[in-house]
Amino acid sequence: MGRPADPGRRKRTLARAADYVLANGLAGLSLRPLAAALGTSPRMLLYDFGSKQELVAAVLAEARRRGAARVAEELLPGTATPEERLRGIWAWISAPERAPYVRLFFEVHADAIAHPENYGELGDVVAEWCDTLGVTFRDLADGPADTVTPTMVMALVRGLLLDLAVTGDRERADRAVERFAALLAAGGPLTSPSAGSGT
Amino acid sequence: MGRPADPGRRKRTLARAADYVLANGLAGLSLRPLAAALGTSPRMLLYDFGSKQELVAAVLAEARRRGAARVAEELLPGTATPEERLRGIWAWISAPERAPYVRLFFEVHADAIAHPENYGELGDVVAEWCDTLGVTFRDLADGPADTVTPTMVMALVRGLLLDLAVTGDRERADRAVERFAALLAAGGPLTSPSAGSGT
DNA sequence: CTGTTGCTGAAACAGTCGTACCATAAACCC
DNA sequence: GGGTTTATGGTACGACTGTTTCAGCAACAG
Repeated sequence: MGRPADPGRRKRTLARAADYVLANGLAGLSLRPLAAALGTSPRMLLYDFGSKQELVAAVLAEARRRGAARVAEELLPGTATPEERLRGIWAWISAPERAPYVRLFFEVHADAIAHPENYGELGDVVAEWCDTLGVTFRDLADGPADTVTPTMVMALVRGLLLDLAVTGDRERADRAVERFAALLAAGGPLTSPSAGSGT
Repeated sequence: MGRPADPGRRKRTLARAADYVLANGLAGLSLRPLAAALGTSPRMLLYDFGSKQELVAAVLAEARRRGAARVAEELLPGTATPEERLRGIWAWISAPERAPYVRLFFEVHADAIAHPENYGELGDVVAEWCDTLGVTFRDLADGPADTVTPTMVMALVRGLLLDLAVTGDRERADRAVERFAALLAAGGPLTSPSAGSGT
């Protein structure tokens, strides 16, 4: 046997690469500037990750891992009213600390729309979020298998996140959440929701 | 005087370039493939547009022009109920023919979030849409200067468009619109909306 | 010491990018 | 014909891309 391997190096590089991508975006990502910022070389990046594509995949997985960890903790307790939970979700996801993740989220999804062939998994990710929010908003839903309510809530949150990210107008966004919460409170017990192709 | 100028050429090229970008996306846009697809040369593209950046700006302006024209016609008549108008907007914007514009919309906004320095105007665009929808949903709004209601409606629509574009699950998206319309109908006359720092 | 394995820097490869330069053809006026 | 302006084509430049190749150093075992 020769020199012992160092599996921690790849993990350390991945963490710093994720930081770099979260800060600088995915669009113009290039190996040489990335390596320079990380204090390593393109040679080592390919040595550790095989190719740029695999590196990007690893970075995205890492970013999702970081985000998902907190999501599970912070918004699972479902004791308050739905409006309170909505406010909690919004306050958490719209906080400035989350902005890099939000930016990356939109960047990835926009690219996935333009080139779906490279992203086989993203549809499943949406489904997962539906499940998570479905549990969170169970008392607003039609039943345990209702995906429409979480879809609507998630759509409003994501649409507002896009608005906030583009315009930076936090007050208007906050007030829109507040108005939506008021709507939820008013129409909460679901006054005959199915008006079209029912079920 | 020499040979007469042909101002139509630039316009023709621009129209076809917009088609190309709407079909192929902005991300990997490159002069040589674009010129080849248009039956011209990179030389002429720079001759007509000065630089790639100006070409892209012209293409985006053209795409926005095309979209805005129809928007003004189709959803201005505001005689029906707010829910009917919402359904009309959704049916129009989520139609498959609009998909290329929606894709481009998200691509541009994602890039604008990552590199705001190149897009000084996008915030204004959002403001314009707020005005347009503000008129459309006047009877839902607090007053003529209310931007919160259009912000909320637009956020839901855009969030659902993103969901639809990524997952392709039209039925779930349609039903989410329907549920939101039901919420609007139930809480329509604005039952004391301002619960926080309301004005 | 040699041997073996893991790591890493330097350089080069083939390719694409936006763009600039140079020449020339095309269409007009005189 | 020349003079002048517009419209092209061809080509090359410098910079960048992801990746590969070659070499050599580092750390261990025997």
